Amino acid sequence: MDLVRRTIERYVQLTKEEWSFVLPCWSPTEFPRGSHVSRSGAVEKRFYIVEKGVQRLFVEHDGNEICLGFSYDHSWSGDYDSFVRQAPGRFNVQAVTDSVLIGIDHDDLTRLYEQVPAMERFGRLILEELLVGRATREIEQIAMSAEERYRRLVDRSPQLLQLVPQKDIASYLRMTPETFSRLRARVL
Amino acid sequence: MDLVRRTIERYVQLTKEEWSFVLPCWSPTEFPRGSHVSRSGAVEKRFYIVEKGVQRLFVEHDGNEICLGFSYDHSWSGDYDSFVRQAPGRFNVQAVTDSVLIGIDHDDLTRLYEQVPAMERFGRLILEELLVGRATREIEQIAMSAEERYRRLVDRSPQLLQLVPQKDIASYLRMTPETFSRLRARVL
DNA sequence: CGCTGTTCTTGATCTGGATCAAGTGCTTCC
DNA sequence: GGAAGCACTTGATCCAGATCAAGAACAGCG
Repeated sequence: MDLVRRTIERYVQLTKEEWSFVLPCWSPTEFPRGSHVSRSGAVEKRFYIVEKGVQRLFVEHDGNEICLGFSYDHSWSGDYDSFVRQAPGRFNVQAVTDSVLIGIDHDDLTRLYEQVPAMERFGRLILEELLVGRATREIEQIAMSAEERYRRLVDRSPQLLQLVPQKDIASYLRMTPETFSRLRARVL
Repeated sequence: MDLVRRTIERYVQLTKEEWSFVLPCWSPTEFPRGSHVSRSGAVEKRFYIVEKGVQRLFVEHDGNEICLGFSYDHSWSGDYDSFVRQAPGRFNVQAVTDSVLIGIDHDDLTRLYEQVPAMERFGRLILEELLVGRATREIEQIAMSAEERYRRLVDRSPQLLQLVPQKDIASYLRMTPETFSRLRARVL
């Protein structure tokens, strides 16, 4: 619960009474390694803060899985696209390591938006952050070579390379595992 | 001004008094064909609704321009990434045809967020829409072939093909103008 | 008008990364 | 502990799309 409080406080300040509305809406769920947090085709009912573990976001295509990103640390997790639309999702989220996620129900969040004006702002600020993140990723995808993107990943999140299979990293960098393997051999 | 009112009403209802705060913050600007709405490196001060014209969003890379999207009709225009961060932008927005954009200053919008709670919600809802749009584009980029993406573009926005140079469309579809030309000849 | 620069087309090559294939560990779990 | 199944590496081909090149159509403008 402390994590929820600290996370929300990064964006807005709430009164004691407001906290008493907000905090009870959040609760932890365990996702063992390999289990799905969100499955494409299903409507995402909850949205999560990562307490522990790494999750990968991917889409299926021709029987391949293409990885769009990872969640870990105390960042956000879940299929926000489906959560916002409350329509069947197009993404999958899967626990890559044993994970604990602290989630809130869509209905509860909607109610909080009504009850607590500061939460409406919280929602806006998170979305701004998510959007800026996407823009950054889009730029990187275009303006950096595979090798640069690899170096940057090593640089920013070295722990990922230990925790996540190389084929997922390869997919995230938009190349085959073979090409990724050769790149590593070449670059060291 | 009517366009502003109708656009905002798609998201939230305001009282007469609230409108009197909100509407005066918006004002139109003309952008002749070829002029820049936003330039990478500059901080985006305004955000716009398209009253008239088509604009393209692109990044520069190695002297090439890579097109990420178009704004037209009554959609949003401007570099939202820079606008949100109030930091130097990484994108360019340029008028492809003579354009009239109705904009709001960052400072005014921030003030409205304080004064008018419904506007905070408006901000959140727009962001949700933008984020869903990005997710959709990301999926399309991955799961559809160049030809499918072309067909879909023809299908959804045939007018773009008339208004925008083919090299920009090609760039948007992530191919060279030569490849795009051959695709058109083949597909009809 | 006719000149100039740009966009679009078409053809001939080239190449980075994908695909196919085979072999080598590592886990994992009866 | 041994077998099965993954994940990873390394090598040999292959190909979609990029690049290079050159001409045609067209728009803008002095």
